[in-house]
Amino acid sequence: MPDTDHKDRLPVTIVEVAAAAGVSPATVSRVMNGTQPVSARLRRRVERALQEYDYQPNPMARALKGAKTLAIGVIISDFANPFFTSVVRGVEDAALEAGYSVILCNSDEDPEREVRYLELLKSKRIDGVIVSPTHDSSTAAYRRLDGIPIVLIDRSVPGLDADMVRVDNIQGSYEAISYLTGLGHTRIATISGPTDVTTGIERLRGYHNALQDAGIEADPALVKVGDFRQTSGYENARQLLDLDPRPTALFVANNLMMLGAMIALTEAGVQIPADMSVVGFDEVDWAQLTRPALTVVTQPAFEVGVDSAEFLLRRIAGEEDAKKQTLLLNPELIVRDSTAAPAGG
Amino acid sequence: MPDTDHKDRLPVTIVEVAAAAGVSPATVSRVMNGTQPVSARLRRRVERALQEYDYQPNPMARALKGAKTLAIGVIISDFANPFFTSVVRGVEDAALEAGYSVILCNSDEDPEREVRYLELLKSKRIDGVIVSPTHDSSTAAYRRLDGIPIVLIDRSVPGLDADMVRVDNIQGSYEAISYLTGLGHTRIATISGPTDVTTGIERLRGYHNALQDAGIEADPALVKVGDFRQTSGYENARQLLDLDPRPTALFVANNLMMLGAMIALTEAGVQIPADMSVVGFDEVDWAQLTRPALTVVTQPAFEVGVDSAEFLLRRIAGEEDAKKQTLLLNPELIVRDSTAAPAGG
DNA sequence: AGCTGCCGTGAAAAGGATTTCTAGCATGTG
DNA sequence: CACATGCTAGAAATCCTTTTCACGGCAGCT
Repeated sequence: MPDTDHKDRLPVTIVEVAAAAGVSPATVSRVMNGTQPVSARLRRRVERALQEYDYQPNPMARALKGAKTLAIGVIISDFANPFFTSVVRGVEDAALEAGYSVILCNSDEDPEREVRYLELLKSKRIDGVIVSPTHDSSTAAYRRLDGIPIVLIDRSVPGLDADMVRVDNIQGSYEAISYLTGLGHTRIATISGPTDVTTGIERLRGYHNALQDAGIEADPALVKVGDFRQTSGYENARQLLDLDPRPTALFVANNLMMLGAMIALTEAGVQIPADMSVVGFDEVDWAQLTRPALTVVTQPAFEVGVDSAEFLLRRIAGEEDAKKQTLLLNPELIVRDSTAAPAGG
Repeated sequence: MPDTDHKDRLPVTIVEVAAAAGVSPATVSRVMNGTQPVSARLRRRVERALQEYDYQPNPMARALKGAKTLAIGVIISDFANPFFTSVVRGVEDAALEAGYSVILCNSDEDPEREVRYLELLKSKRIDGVIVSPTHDSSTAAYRRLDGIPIVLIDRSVPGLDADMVRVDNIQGSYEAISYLTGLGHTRIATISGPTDVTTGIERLRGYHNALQDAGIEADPALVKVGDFRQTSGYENARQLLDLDPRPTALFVANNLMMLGAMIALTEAGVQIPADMSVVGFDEVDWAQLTRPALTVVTQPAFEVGVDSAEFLLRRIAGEEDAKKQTLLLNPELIVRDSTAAPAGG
């Protein structure tokens, strides 16, 4: 019983296990992977040897033969954004369920880093990738992935034909603005996202569509273009507060800018919703902390993650040639207490 | 000029490149890696062939030979916690700087998932790992990593001798409580972390130490044991509010529980700091949003990340045998407006 | 001029698992 | 009873790169 052989730190190979069991490496491989039947007698011997040596196959050698690695990669564009946190949770849930592991990368809105991580994941031979593209992703890097299945989330990459899971942003902001016009607001300001990413464009379009449908003429002075970051929310909110007359309602196009805007409003002593109604896009964990609680459009972030993972796994499983699809999920307006009819209304 | 050969989707191998250049694979390898001198004439031929075929060496085959992968893994125990977000940012900064890529994994406080990801990272042949252990990490999984360098952050793993970067939690909570006693508080409540993780234990110890040094007898009724999650903060805060007499100050041992506690206090209409002073552990992004702004103990999260990455890279570079070290960073008390002398004081 | 030594190069082995090919044996069928 | 069929298991090929080994040629040294 060489149970104390654990001194030799050299990794055990399949050949040694085979030798110990008195069989060929092929037989060991077959026992482990069940690719071919092995007689009960030999199987027992092999299994004992496997256990005794605590054998772990070398994944490199395995991958070299082209086997699946049972891992998928996720590249997100903003690690600190709770929206993506939820998405990742969803991806992990679905992937782990299916026996896949998840490798995360953070591009931090940097196209160069995105490319780098695409290469890295490819080199790790992951079976598929879920990416939330940066504002300026290059299609070239994606093409380089050759056969590896891709699912895009949240944003599309112009010129790239790929599967996608995303939220109907137009619909989301349309509902938010419609709710405000329904309350009687006409001077509705917005802090929108950058106009070179689809989420920014669409949320702004929903704003315009809703105003138009309500018969309200859009006032360019009420539209501020932010960059989805906190400071941009803060600064744009301050500019909006300087307007005369002030807008009676504010729609902020993402969570981080919302935080900045709320700080600005709090500093300025604005009473919500008496002085101004406020609606955000994205749920935020501190939504219930503000006084009053924030009305927001929530994205089904977790579901986006789950769906994109399942989408990807299906592709990996074989439906590679099927036509590329887009899954469109609906956001939901959650009315809390930060919205009311305008004072003068 | 077969520039249009990009039809064949089969990956190009070094053999084909060698054939095209009219040399042996060995020569191609030598040109690429500069491991041995190659005559200018052949080098030119090889380089041309490399470019023409856009050859990318197969990383699996490379790794099989034992080369460095230039990637490090990071396993964090709570992906949604902004503290870890900052840590990861720091790690990425330092690693990318040094030419290393970062692979993220989220154990979500689940020891099983932690083990799984340790195995995964090992199988991907990463050059080193940074881990924030879960509350119940098994040392066995760490030993299985064999030679791969590890740096632990935030928490230690009992029984494992490894490098560590962490924050002086005792010191942090000691300062917070001392500040409160200095203001004249004597009935200081705390919502602490779980008593089976080092961060929880230490932050509670700092609380007790500070009370003792201030000559205040600890009241067990004022000590609530939470689990570092939001709901636990909420519920424990409500229980503390039911006490009669109420504590005049509250120290919450992490950011997520702080959010829960603040929601409870807000709901109960507690005036801060008039009715109760509040101090948190960890900076939170909404700290400036609360009215008044929160006094907190901040951890140098970004720095923890940078330091642990540099630590790890040094180990990877070769100082493997050096004695294991622990780097202890100091937290900082940031006094804002949520703390004041007690009403009756 | 002859011998040693170095340099550039190709052939071949190594690295570890999977898979195809092949052989042997036992069973089933005509 | 002979031949075909099926199953198990080993030998060997394969995946792709790196590295060692071996060899031929050229230059330098005595």
